[in-house]
Amino acid sequence: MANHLPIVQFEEKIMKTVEDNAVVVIIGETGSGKSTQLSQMLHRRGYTKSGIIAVTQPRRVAAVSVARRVAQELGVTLGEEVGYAIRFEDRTSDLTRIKYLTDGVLLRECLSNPELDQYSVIILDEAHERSLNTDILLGLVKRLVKVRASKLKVLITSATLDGEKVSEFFSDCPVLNVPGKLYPVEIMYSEESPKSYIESSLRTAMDIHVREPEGDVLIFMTGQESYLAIPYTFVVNSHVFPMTLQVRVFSPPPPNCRRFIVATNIAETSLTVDGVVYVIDSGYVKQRQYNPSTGMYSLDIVQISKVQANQRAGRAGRTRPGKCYRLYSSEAYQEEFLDVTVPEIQRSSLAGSVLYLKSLDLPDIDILKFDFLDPPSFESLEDALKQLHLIDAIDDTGLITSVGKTMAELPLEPSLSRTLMEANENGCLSQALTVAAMLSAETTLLAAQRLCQYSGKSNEKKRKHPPPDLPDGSGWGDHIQLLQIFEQWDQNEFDIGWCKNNGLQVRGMMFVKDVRRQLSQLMQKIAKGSLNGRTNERYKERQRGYKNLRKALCVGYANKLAERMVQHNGFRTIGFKPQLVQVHPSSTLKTDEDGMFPNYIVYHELIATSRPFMRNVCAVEMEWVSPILKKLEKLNIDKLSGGSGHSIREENEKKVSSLPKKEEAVAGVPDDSESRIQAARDRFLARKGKK
DNA sequence: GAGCACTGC
Repeated sequence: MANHLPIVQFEEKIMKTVEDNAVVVIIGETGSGKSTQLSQMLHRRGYTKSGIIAVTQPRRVAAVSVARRVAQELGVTLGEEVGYAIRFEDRTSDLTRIKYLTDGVLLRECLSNPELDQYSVIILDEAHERSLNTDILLGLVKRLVKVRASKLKVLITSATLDGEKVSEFFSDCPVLNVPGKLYPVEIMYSEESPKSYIESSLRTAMDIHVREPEGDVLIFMTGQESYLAIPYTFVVNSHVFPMTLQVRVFSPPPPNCRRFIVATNIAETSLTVDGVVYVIDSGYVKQRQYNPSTGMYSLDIVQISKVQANQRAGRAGRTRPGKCYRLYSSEAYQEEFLDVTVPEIQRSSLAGSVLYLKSLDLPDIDILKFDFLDPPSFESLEDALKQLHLIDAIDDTGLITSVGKTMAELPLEPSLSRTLMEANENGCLSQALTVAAMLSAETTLLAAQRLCQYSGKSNEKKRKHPPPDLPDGSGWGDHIQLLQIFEQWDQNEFDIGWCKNNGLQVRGMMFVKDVRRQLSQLMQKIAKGSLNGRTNERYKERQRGYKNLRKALCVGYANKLAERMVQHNGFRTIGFKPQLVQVHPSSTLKTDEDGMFPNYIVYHELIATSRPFMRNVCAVEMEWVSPILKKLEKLNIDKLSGGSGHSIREENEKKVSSLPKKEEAVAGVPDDSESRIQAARDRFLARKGKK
């Protein structure tokens, strides 16, 4: 059955270690079998008698496919003893003893059951990927181990370098290594960094094609521009695929044909292509990062980490020995590359996560003292608190409000959940639900349309942004347009053909429907009006509805407000270090007869691409903005963070005169969080001093 | 007047 998997030989040792320790870190490389076997071993040893074994995965597909596999190996029906739970789909039952789930679902479960006491074992799989959710779970689980004493076992599985660090986080818990089942991969470095990565990877690909025996070539690049730049048929007897053409990539190649697959980091984790023997690694990745002082995201091309480089190389050794051509020098790898990828928690806006943690209402957890494996910057936490206060989720002392409590239960970013709450008061909840659902899927909605634009660019006139038959938001902006699009789809009885005709991705629109249904269910018990999403027939009624909706959006997006500059159409952001930003050209927001945009707008996102842009904007009125400006004037960040500035200084002084208080160690997990928090504070204070 | 990598509740 699964006896060929390397991990099976380590069963005795792993089980003994788990028996003796509350937390164990297991380092297992690709192909070790950890995802499918650990749960079964624990099941055999009786750990499912006192509770369920939970195994988290960062991705939905992984949760489903691993669960299916385990059910098969145990010879049981999926959904009975072995099941899975992902968003929109819970295939578990009263019989379920082994449950695979996404890390996001487990986090949501904490809301109704903070101690997760239905579980006897929690396995956080793929922890090295350091997804935002896994990082939060790591902190929560560390606490749970203390609270639930010896009744809970925790396994953290990780690949490659950072196992020691996770062990340190869990007070030097044991680390077990399980070998993977990879074939050796020979690493070749370039002598120097190339001037053009596209050109250099082409040349390398050519060399491989001419000199090396059969085997497909996987090329890691940063984005779409490289797909377009690489000519499709640059050598005979070969095929070049962008990874997006999944159907062709996954069907077997024609005989005597070498495939060249150009991919982004999607091929690092999510997709595996059989037959790859050669990897070409540009050494770069496109990464989204958040700047808490400006509230702006940027998409930057950055050097990958050593972990990522090794992950990429590993893709060459899955079926037989392979080769990896790195388009950078070994010195660069050794000296410039970071050991591990900067975790998501240090690259994202934390408003949602902070609200979530506050809503758990754990007696011993203060958000600024929360024990993260890698703490986010103080600035980032303060930014989150400020934003949450502006949208009434926390009061001026940082305590969660009743509005905030309800917001946290919605699977939405805080601006949108606040909009729903306000819309419920305004009598436009149904419309707000639609907008929130549309924005949740926004990036996947218009993709088809954009591709159309690309391909038609050379020979026909460029198409105007909204194709003629899509609504235009009545001039109020993109939120209203998204609402109108969904309403039209509804009027067309959710016809798939209608989506296609209007350049909307069917899968994206189906996702919107799912999200909307889920949100409606969650809001049902507090909803004050009908949620059926139908359009009001009468023009006047519709306009009044839009006004109420815009008003609700203004309350929800009080943390994302911009003011137009006098005499031109640039905007200044409010509430952050002021930035000059533009309405994104794809926006449907209309100008007045003088060509001017409204004086105030809210935006869904600030993103710096070629220039700083506001994406998805909505016009709001001055009278709605005034109270927000007043609130901003009164904002006191020290008070919000529980008087952090003062109290931290005081606590620091106290510590000089008395020994640090050690909490009692339970279940072999002594507490080292104080020193880690101390270090974060020191960094914070040092920065403050410099200013 | 531009076009964005990948996930997830």
